[in-house]
Amino acid sequence: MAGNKIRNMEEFASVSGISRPTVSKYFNDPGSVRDTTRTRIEAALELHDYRPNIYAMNQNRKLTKNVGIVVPLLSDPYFAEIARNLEQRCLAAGYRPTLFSSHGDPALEVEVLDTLRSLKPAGVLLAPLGRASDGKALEKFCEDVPTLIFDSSVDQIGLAFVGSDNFQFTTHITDYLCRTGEPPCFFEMKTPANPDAHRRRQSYLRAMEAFGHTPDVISVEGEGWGFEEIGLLGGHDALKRGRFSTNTILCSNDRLAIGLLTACYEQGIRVGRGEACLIRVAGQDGHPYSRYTCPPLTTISHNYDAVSQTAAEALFAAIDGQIAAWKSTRLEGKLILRDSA
Amino acid sequence: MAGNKIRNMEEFASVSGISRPTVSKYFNDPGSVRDTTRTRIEAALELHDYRPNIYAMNQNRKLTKNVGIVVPLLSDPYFAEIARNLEQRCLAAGYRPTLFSSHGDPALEVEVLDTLRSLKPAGVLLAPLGRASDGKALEKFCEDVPTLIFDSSVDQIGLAFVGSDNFQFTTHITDYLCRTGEPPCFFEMKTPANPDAHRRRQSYLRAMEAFGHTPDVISVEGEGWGFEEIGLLGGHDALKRGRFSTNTILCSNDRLAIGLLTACYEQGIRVGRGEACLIRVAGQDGHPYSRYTCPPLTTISHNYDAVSQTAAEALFAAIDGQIAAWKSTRLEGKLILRDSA
DNA sequence: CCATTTAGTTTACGCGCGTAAATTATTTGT
DNA sequence: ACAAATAATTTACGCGCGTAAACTAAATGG
Repeated sequence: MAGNKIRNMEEFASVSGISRPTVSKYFNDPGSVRDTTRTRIEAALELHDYRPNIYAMNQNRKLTKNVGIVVPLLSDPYFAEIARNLEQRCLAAGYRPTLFSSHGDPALEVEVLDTLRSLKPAGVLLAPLGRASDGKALEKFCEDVPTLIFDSSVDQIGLAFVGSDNFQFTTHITDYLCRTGEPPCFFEMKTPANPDAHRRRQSYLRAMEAFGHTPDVISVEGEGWGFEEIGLLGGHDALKRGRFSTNTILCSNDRLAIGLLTACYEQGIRVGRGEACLIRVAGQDGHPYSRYTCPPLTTISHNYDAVSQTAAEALFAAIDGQIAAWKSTRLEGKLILRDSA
Repeated sequence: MAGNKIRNMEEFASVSGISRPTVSKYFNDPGSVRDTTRTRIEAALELHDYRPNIYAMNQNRKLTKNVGIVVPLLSDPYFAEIARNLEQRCLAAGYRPTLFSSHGDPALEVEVLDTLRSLKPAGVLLAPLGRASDGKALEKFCEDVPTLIFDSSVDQIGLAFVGSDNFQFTTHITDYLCRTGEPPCFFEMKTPANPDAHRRRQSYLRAMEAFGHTPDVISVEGEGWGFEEIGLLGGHDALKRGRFSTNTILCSNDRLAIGLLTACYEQGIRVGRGEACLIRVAGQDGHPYSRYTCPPLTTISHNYDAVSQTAAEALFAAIDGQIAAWKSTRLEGKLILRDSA
C-alpha cells in the first residue's frame, strides 16, 4: 500500500528478494509458486504497491486473457445493458474485458477491429452494426481472431452466432395481440440498421396470415440510430393521416414504441388496454426503459442473461480449445405484459 | 488492402524498401518524411495493409496520444451521451480515446484507474463515482497522471474541474416553477450517490426562502443507481400518503422524474400544465430520454457540448504544457420547457 | 558546381514484460 | 539421511515498437 515507487517488475523483484521470472510466474498464476515465495511476494506487495503493466504483459503472452466486447452503439441502453452483462461474465471467468462502441459508424467499426488486433485478444464478442457493416472486414477479422457474433447476425462468420429468435419474438407477441383484441398493425423504419428488423416484419406477415388477418405495415422514414425521434415523427404523421387500420400497433422495437407513445400522448390519444383507451401499443426488445413509459410498455423481451451467458460460454469454450462447428443459437423471448397492450 | 500478412514494422519496412525508423517516423507523423518516401510508404500500405501495434507504440513513446475517459456508469444514457461527445472531441484533436465505466462500483473505479496507468495516457477525463469513490486512490492517480475531473467534483484534485452549476440549475428552475404556478416540493433520494445532489437540495431551500415560500423536501429510500425504480416506488409511496404539499414537484434529477411520472400515470394522476392536470413535474439534467416521457419532461439541461468542450480543451491545453492553476468551471444549464411543468 | 542544409539510414539500445533452457536449491518419500 | 521430485534462479532471448547518435544520401542555394 505504501509509497515507494516501483517502476517495473525488475525493481519489484529485487525489493521482494525474488527473481523476476518467478515474480512473473506469480502474477500469471499465484498458485503456481511455492507458499513461502507467495507469502514473500504478497508481503512486498503490501509495502510497495506495484502492478504489472497489462499491455506489456499482453505483448508477449501466447494466450492473453483479453476479451474484446464490441457493440454498435453504447448510448443505446439495450446495448449498454448487454455489454455490462457480458463484462461481468468475462470478469467472473477470469478474463479482462475491454469494451468498444462502433458509435453507429461502419468506419469506426473497422477502426475498432483494428485496435482490437493490437490487443491480441483471446477472443472477441462482437455485435455488428448490421447492414452497414463492412462485411469483408468483419470476415477477415473473424479469420484472425476467435470471434463470437451476437445480437445481429451477418452471414455465417466467426465461431458461432448467439442472439434472439426474432421469428419467435414477433410471432409470439402478434399471437398475443390477436387473441386479446384487434390484430396489430406493424410499425417500423423503412430502412432499418439491423437486418433482424426484416425478420420481424416477415414473421409479422406470416403470423397475420396464419390468423387469417390482413397485415398492415407502416414503414416510416428516418435514417440513423435516433429511433425514438423517428418513432415520434413517424407516429405523429401516421396518426394524423389515419394510417393505422386497427387500434393495435406492434412496433418493430421498443425505442420506436417509446417515440410512438409520446406521439400518441401529444395527440391526446390514450394508450392502453383499459376502457377509455383508444389504442394499444406493443414493442419488442425488453428495453431497460420500457418499464417506465406511460403507460408501461408491453413488450417481448430478450433473455439478456441467457443470451450473454450462451455467448460468453461459447467463446470461453472455444478459447479453451473446444472446437465446435459453427452454430446459430437463437433464444426465445419472454412476453412482458404491461398496461400498453 | 490485399493479403500478404505483415507481422511487424520490420517486415513492412523491408517490403516497402524503407528503413524501419523512417517508417516509424511516418506513422508518428506522415508529414515528417519527404514526399517521395511518403508516397512509397503509402503505396506499400495499399498492397500489404499493415497497421502498427498501438499498445507496443505506447509502451515507448514519451508522450502517447492516449486519453482515458472514465464515467461512473455507462448504462446511464446521460453518461453514455457525454462520453460519446468527449470521444469525438479527442478523435478530432488527434487523440486516441479509451472509454471505461466504473459500473457504479468503487472497487471497479480503482481497478479502472490502475488499468489506465498501464495505458500511459497523455491525460484522463474522469467523472468520479462521487461519495462512494476512494478519495485517496483518486488523489494519488491525479498526482501521477494529468487528470481533468468532470461532472461530479471531489475535493480540489486533478488539473481542474468542469461541470454544471448545480446552484444555478436548481435556482433557475425553482424560479420558473414559482412564477408559473404553485411553488415546488423537492423530490430526491435520501442517500444520493452524487455529491451534487446535496447542492441541488441546498439551492432549492435557498430559492424557496428567497421567494418566501415554505420548502418541502421529500427524500425517498433507495440505494444504488436504479434511479427510475427509486422514483417509481418512492413516488407511489409519496402519492399514496399525500406527501406532496403543493401540486408541483421538482425532482433532483431526470431519472427520478421518469420514475415519478410513471407512478403518477399508474395512479391515474394527470401530469402537466394543462387544465385537466393535477400535478406538475420537472426534472434536472436534460436526460436524452426526457423528450420522450409522457408528458415530455420540463427540465434544466446540462450544456453537454460546452461541458465536454471546456473539459476536453482544458485537458489538451495541459497536455500541451500550458500550465494553469487549478480551476473549477461550472456551466449554466438551459431551461427546456415541455409539457410536464 | 561545390558547400550547406535537410532527410534518410544504420546501429544500437530501451520499454516492461513472457518464456524457455540450464542450473541450483528445496522439498518430498522412504 | 539420501535419492528423486519439485520449485526457484540465472541466463538469455523475444515481443513490436520508440528513439537517439553517427553517418550517408539527397535536396537546396548562390
